[in-house]
Amino acid sequence: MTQVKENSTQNANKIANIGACPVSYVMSKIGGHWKPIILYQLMSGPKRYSELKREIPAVTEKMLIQHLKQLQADNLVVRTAEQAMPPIVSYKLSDVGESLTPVLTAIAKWGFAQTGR
Amino acid sequence: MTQVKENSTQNANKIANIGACPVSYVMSKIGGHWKPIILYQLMSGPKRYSELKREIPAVTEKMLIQHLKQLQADNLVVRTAEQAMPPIVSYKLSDVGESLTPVLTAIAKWGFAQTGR
DNA sequence: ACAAGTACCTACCCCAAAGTAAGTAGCAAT
DNA sequence: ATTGCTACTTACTTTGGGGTAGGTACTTGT
Repeated sequence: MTQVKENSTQNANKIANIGACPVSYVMSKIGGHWKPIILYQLMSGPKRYSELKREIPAVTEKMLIQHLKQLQADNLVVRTAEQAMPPIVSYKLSDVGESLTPVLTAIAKWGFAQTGR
Repeated sequence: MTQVKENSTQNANKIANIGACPVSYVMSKIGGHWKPIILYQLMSGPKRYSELKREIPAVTEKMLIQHLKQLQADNLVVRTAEQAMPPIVSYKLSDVGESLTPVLTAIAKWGFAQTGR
């Protein structure tokens, strides 16, 4: 899963800021390239893994799963697997994830305003 | 200023998403480590370079200036220099930068809620 | 028998972002 | 004279996020 090293100056700086700045904390949870995009997609309801892939064509499978796992670990999304064949795995926002909605819509709204729709 | 290369697969992917996803666009403007922190600091009013340094101890001078320049280039902050000795350079949010306030406060609010104040 | 679809996992590599550390110019105070 | 303050600049190194490309297990359709 491409482990994150704990001991490094770069991480130390991040962690220091996460404590001090609320914005840093949020960025550590939903920052990066793909996380906000995935969350934005999940805002419109639960989605299967393959659906997410289809709706975010540019993402590689590695990135998708990697970030879905991180989002799970951070309790922002919930994974539900039905053991069937073919397997049906769906992801949806957790309650905490749902609470991000105003944040993401505020971001999206500003984005639309700047790009002219 | 550590130039950004235009031609690369990574950038191509980013640019593709910026067009498609409003959230990606916003992340390209205010994403990364330091930009949101800097903007959050400037929300409380204009600040001198040295004040920003003091209020964000973990940032290196290189990072501070680099991001301040990018924020200027993106019309999010305005730089004002009084030629005096010692020089007085202050940075403040532009009108567009001010329009980010609801976004940043939404982020900060969520951050506070998650970390328990 | 084999291709196709599901939901992953893994090893390897690249490069841009971030860190480190030093230097610059101009002036003012000790 | 040298230290210190301001607001930067520059060269070099590191790191980790992301890309590429393969493999897995299990089943259904042809």
